[in-house]
Amino acid sequence: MREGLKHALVDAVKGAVEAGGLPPVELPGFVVEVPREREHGDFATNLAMLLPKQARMAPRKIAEVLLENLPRSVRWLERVEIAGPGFINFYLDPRWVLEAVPLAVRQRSDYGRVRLGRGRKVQVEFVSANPTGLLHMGNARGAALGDSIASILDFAGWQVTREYYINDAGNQIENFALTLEARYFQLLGREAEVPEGGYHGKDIIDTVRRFIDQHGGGLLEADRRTRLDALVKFALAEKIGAIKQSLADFGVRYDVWFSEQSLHDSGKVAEAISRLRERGHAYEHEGALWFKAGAFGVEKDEVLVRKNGVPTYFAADIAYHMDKFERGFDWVINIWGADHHGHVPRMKGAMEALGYDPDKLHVVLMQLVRLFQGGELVRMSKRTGQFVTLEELVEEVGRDAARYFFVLRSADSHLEFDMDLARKQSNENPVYYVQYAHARICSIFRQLAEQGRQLPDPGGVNLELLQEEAELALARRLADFPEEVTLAARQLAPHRIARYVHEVAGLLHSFYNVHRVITDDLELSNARLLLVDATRVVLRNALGLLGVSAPEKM
RNA sequence: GCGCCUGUAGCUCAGGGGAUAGAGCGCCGGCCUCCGGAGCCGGGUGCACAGGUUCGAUUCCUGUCAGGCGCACCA
Repeated sequence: MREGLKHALVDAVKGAVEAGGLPPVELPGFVVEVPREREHGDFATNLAMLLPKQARMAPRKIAEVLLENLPRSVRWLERVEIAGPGFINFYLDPRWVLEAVPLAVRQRSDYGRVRLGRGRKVQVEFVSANPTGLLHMGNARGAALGDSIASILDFAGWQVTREYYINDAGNQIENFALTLEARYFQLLGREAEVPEGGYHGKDIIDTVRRFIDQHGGGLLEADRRTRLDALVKFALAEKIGAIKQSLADFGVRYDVWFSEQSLHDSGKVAEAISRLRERGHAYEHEGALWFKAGAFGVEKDEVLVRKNGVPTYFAADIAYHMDKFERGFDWVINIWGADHHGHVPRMKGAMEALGYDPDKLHVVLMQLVRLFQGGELVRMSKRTGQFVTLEELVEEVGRDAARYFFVLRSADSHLEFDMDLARKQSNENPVYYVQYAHARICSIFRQLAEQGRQLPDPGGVNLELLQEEAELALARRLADFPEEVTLAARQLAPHRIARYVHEVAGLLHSFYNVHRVITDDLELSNARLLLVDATRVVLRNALGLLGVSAPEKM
């Protein structure tokens, strides 16, 4: 509808220019929006107010000319008014919103799908936490955000790959190995201390205990490298398995688990480095190899290969992103914690240096999570091993509440996670409000079945019987769903969907409290049944995009 | 010091060059002989501060102040 009006306005400008009512003008970036006030119509545009300079005419006069040239073909248009400083307000036949109802009912799980992506390939990489420990609240937010963004893009017509980058190489793995060894010694009665830069999580002790259970203490006297490698191999497999399981329990499934080590093994890292060299973007200095990041607007150059010959994490990450582009993604999205923001310009610079379009790499920076429990801030630190894990989170508050909570805020917000609130199974917890709306509708249909009646066929229902304020307001928002999906996809903003679905639930509740669905009036009942069925479809589809279930009973 | 993010209602957060700035929670009143009261209806205070651009700024720009996060041959 909105698009239709926009096109009509563009035609009106063209028509006006051709007819001589307006001098030739360049089309400004105008908007067609739903006015805050109902009296201002169903839609309004600021178009006329953007043209006075070019046209050398008063905005209200321009609006008049535009209206004279508005195509007659616009559907449902009842009347148009010029208001205020030059707004053009469109008033529609209220029945136009009812078109969405049978559409949603027919399309079911496909209602809301749009073709924005046109089948192009996008990769969303998220979480990618070090496999040296458990997932914490920050990772949980990344998981909820990344998975929802991926789902929304899929729904918006992209071909989506969800990917997890496993940092199974480099320094932190060596520190991990040394930590494992220390615990190994300790458990077997030998003096040892977790080294500087090591990991203090209790889970690591458990891992080593399991290793000993399965393999005994035979490595005590083994060659050190052999011992470290054996411990790391065992622990990595276990940790990665645990991470996969936690994420699966959180409703997140990946298409690809990509190993950093594989980039070293396959020579990709070396290849990326030599490509940068060939293109003249790398130089040696003080025994190390540097990337000329400064040439790409970055403050400082960056080390690719250390003096000791070992490539940095940055070098491996360049190789990883090079690989992403080689795999043919039209768009590469990374969800990163805000603490990595300094890495963004470097990475984009490196892609440009390799000859890729840096604009195809989009990094969503997610602000950190502050956890509150019992009214107090809980400090989280992986190093000291003090944090709430994703596993505990799901156990404590449940998957649905946790996911809804994370996705309710924009990535930019410094999210404050109130454990006590999320845990509450009461009306204070917003997730139940939405789920309850869905369960309520399902209950209506159970009621219907008990009476031996059934859902009418959309074609045989007279929707024009829906004339109540609450009915039309609800239908109206249902009609917006495809556009909400489009906006959420464009902005990579799941919180838009979270707020939208909450609003739809609110409209359903309001309607439900004032009107009965199942009555003796068969015609009206059928119309309302169709309306609530369409609502059920939207609630379920929207919740699905957020990874939240739509229960039939609560 | 430099860079990024954020300052909107008591609290947690949306919004956004336009016509009267929203939601949830909390607080105070109402509403079930009726499809689920985890619901509905009503009640109110707010765009950190100072300049600038604009017909119009809470929104864009600059500066100030405050909070968070970065600024490694760590990842």
